[in-house]
Amino acid sequence: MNAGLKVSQLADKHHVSADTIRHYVRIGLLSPAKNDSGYHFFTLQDEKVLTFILSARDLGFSLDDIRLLLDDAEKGESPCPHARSLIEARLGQARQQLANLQALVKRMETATQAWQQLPDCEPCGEHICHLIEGVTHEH
Amino acid sequence: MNAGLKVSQLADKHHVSADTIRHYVRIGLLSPAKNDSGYHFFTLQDEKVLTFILSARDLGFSLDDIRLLLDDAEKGESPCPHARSLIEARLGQARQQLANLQALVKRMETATQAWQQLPDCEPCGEHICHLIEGVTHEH
DNA sequence: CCTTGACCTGCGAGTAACTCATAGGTTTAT
DNA sequence: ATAAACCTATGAGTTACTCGCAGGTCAAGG
Repeated sequence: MNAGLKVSQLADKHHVSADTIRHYVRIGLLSPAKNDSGYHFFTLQDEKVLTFILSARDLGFSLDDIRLLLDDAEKGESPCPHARSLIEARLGQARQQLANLQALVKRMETATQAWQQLPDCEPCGEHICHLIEGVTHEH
Repeated sequence: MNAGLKVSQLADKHHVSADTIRHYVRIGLLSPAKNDSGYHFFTLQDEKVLTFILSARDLGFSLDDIRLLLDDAEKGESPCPHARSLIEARLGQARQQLANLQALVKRMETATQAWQQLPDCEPCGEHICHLIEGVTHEH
C-alpha cells in the first residue's frame, strides 16, 4: 500500500520545492524508481537519502561533497572521515566569506551614512558619481 | 603620445586581471577604441569609468546596477538617486546574507565540536552518516 | 628575413544550486 | 469528453568572472 510518494508530496513533506527534488534526481543524488506511466515514486529509503542531503546541505556541504559522501556509503565505507575533512575545509571558506561580507556591510553602512550629508551630484566631466567615487579608500 | 593603455597595462595598474577587463568590455561596461590592428587602447576617460566600476563593485553594486548608473550618467542624468536606492536594497540583501552565513558558521562550529567526541560510524542500513544526521535540529 | 615568445583578438563553455519555461503525457473530477 | 492539475525530460537563465581555444600582432634575437 505504501508504494511511495510522488515528487510534490515528497517536496511538501520536506519543505523544499518540487524543482529541488527534480534537480537532485537529475544530477543523480536521488534515484527513485518509476511506475508504469513514468512517474517517480520515492520509497522510505529514498526519503532517508533526501533527509541526509538536506542535513548535509544545512551544514554547508556542497552537492558535490554530498555526492562523495553518498558514494562512500554506497561502497560500504564510512563517510565520516570525508565528512570531517570536508567540513573543516568548508568551515574555513565560510569564515573567510563571513569576514568579506562583514567588511562589505561595514563599507556599505559607512557609505550610506556619509551620503546622508551629501547632495546629489550634477553630471560633469570630472566624475560619474561622487557619492560612489568619494567613498573609495586607499586599500 | 599618450594614446592609451593596452588591456594588461590597465589591468595591472588597477590590480585586476586582464580577463576582468575583457569581461567588462564584452558586456559593454567599457568601450575602448581600437587601433588599426584591432588592439584596444584605454584612454583616461576609459580609466575613469573603470575606477568608477571598481569603486561601485567594492560597495556591493552588481554589474547590472553599475550599468544602470553609467547609463544615467551617459544620458546626462545624475546617477545619485539610483545609487541611493540601489545601495539600500543591496545593503538589506547583504545583511540577510550575513545573518545566514553567521548562522551557518555557528552550525558548522557546533557540529565540529560535537564530532570530536564521536567515533566514525560503521555503515549500516539505519543511517548514512550519523555525524551529519545527528546534528540536525528541528527547525 | 625569419622565428620565437609574449602579447592581443573574439568566442564558447564552465562554475553552484537551483529556477523557470517548454512541450507533451497522465490522472482525476465534473 | 474535457478541463484542471499533476507528471515527465530537457534547455536555458541566474553572477561575475575564469579558462581554453584558434588565430592575429609585435618586438627582439640570430
